[in-house]
Amino acid sequence: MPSPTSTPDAATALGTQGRWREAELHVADAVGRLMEFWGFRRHLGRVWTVLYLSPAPLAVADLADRVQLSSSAMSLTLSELGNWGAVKKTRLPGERRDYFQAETSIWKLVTRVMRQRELRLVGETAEALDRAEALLDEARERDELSAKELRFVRKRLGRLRLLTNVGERILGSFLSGRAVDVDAVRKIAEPRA
Amino acid sequence: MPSPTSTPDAATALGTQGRWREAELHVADAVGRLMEFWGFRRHLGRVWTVLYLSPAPLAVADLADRVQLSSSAMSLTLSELGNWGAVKKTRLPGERRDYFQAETSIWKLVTRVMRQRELRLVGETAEALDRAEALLDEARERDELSAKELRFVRKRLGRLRLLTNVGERILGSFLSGRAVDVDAVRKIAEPRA
DNA sequence: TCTGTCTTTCAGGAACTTCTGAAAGTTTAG
DNA sequence: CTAAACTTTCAGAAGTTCCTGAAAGACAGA
Repeated sequence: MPSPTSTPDAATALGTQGRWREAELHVADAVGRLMEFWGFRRHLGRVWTVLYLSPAPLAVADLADRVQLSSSAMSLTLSELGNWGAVKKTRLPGERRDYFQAETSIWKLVTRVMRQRELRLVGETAEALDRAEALLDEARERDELSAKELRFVRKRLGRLRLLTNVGERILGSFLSGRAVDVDAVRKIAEPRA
Repeated sequence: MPSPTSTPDAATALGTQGRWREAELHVADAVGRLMEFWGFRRHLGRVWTVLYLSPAPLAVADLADRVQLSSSAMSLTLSELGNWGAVKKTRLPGERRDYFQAETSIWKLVTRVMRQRELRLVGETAEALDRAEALLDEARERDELSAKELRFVRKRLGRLRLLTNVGERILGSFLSGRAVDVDAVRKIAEPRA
């Protein structure tokens, strides 16, 4: 590590704009963790947050400086954010470089992800369960399972299948703005013995 | 790779019990992907599923064989599942080894995770936002931001903060079995310009 | 208490994800 | 059409997560 005098400390290294910039980064990190938890790369949340908190659109270099990312990583991150509709590119007239600003309707963002990703995921699980159910019939013919086992497995598979329906219903209600009936969910997810 | 005759193909390698066992694994994989998506290791979902589909409790070695994991990995996976209350250990009398069976109330499992993990996460985000708000006041005194910027940032921070409230409310409603009022959520997540 | 069986812990290593820096590609003003 | 300013792509590097095999630990029966 270089000498202290030539090495600015962490706070300073993150920009000379003082403590607010630092605090902003903390917020960005918090949102980043949230996004990471939701299955996105942390930087997506960080970058979006910095834009969301910025009164004016920001240039790529500016962003890269604030979140400490190389411009190549920025490019990737921004295009991914763009694909989700989370940021918009704004080109100022007579300017060569791109400016970005955040989509501010979080509802739009959330529902888009749900439609495009969660629904598909649940659907795929449902398909796998249906395929298994079909194979179960085959297994029956081959006598791989006893009649008793067969009944048991069929019941359990059925329950899992029901749960995928619940998942689809929750997502559907949410997306269409209808209230989610939690009690119905519970009844299915917590069956009588 | 050994000679073809000595190398059973993939299907056979996964157990000699035929196609049903294979199909079961597909289901386990599907659930595993779901769990992975929800922030758990894939194997947690796979192992739980195999147990859920088994009429009788299974021994560790048995499980390890079915999901193709070393016994050390199995140990880790099972204890993690145990921590979440997703599997129960059953010791048969006069038997030395452990048997496991799945918790079948998925409602219990889901709500436990929400209480223990999601709520905390949202809470931490809220804290970060509160800290930032406090620092914003400092920044004001130091004239790091103009009055206009200050107002803007404060508004945006406020919106994010409101969202954490919404998150907590959704989780709370869900956990207590009350219906989730999606429209209220939308109003906050999709503010008028 | 001793022994064999099963389980857990741990250190090393494999596989995967994600970042960086350099080079190639684009775009616009002149 | 050319050149400068940015942006994107790509291959390699770094970091991280996760798994394995070996060794230590725990337990039940003799």
